[in-house]
Amino acid sequence: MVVREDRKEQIMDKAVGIFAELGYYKATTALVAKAAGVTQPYVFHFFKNKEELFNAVIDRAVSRIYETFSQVEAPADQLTKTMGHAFMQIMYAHRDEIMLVMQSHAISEPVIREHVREKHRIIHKSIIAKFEKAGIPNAEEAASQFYGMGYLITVSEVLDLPELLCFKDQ
Amino acid sequence: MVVREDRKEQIMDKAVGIFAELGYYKATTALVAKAAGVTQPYVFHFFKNKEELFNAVIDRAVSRIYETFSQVEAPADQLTKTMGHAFMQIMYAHRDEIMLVMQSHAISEPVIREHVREKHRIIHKSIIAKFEKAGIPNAEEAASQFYGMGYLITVSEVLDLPELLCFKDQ
DNA sequence: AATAATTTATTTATTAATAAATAAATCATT
DNA sequence: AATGATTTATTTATTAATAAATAAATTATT
Repeated sequence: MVVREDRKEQIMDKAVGIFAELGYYKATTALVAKAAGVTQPYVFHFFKNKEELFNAVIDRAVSRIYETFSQVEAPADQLTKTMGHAFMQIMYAHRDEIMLVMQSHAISEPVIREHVREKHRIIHKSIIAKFEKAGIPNAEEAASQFYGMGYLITVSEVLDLPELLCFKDQ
Repeated sequence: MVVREDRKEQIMDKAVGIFAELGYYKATTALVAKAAGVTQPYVFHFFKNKEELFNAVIDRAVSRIYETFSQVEAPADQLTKTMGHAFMQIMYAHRDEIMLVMQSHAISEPVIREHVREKHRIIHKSIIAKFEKAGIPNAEEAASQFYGMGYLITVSEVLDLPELLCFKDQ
């Protein structure tokens, strides 16, 4: 028998993939449970409800994104590019988490929306701070542009439309 | 009963708002029907299923976006800005349609995803063409950036996070 | 013009499926 | 035996979709 906390992690691990692939509404707790190797009602032993499971998964993903961005260090003229690399790095290592976070705004459940809102606010704020601290001319504008590109990358992935992405560099 | 009125249009008119507000899955056909002043099963008289209703609504929205962009005319150094204005113009006049199209990628239904994919491809292609024709230096890159900003505006609206948007101009 | 025939518009009633959530029971471990 | 881990069985709720029925309008016929 596995320890309680391990099971919880296990469920969340599988939930990321299911939520990312099917979206919040099409991802059933039964599917998550099956993937995690437990029964559907057992999921509710760890999470009050489906919303709470989703929010927990979002928390982990956002933490990773936040941490990764925090660790980036580069001179002003290289920062945007380096941040971009950091983003792509998470994209490769934890694609599902990125997909999840970047599409989470489309979930109309009030509890989730409020949660997601706060997370986006925090990430965006931290990017601006980073850009400002590095002395980038129009830090806020650069941050917005960076964020916008993140969304474009996500949509390009989701819809399998690589043409959406056309960079000079890389 | 009301004679010869275009019930189909009426249903679509109301569906836009409901889909935009609640998202595809939380928007029930019963809600759409109620808003349109008809019974729920009657919706299926005009649309084979919920997916087809959604795709029909998307078609209308995309057509409007496409048309609006087509009509934009401006010198190269003003084009991006003018296109941005055109986007905001639709945003004010048909907010729901923009919200719908820009969040439609988050719907995992294969039939819808394929439909949405095609529409995004067309819009994106038309923007590149426009930028290229105007002689903008890096047309593709500018188009991508323009598109990314569109997503950012949408997320900013949906999550009620105006801080996400920080432009120099306007 | 009046009436019968037919079509179009729309509703009521119902079904079948799905999914989240709860409660009770069982199994395992110390 | 007691406690924790996990399952089985069940409920409640929701929703898309179908089928059958009715009302209203239009067209054809006398």
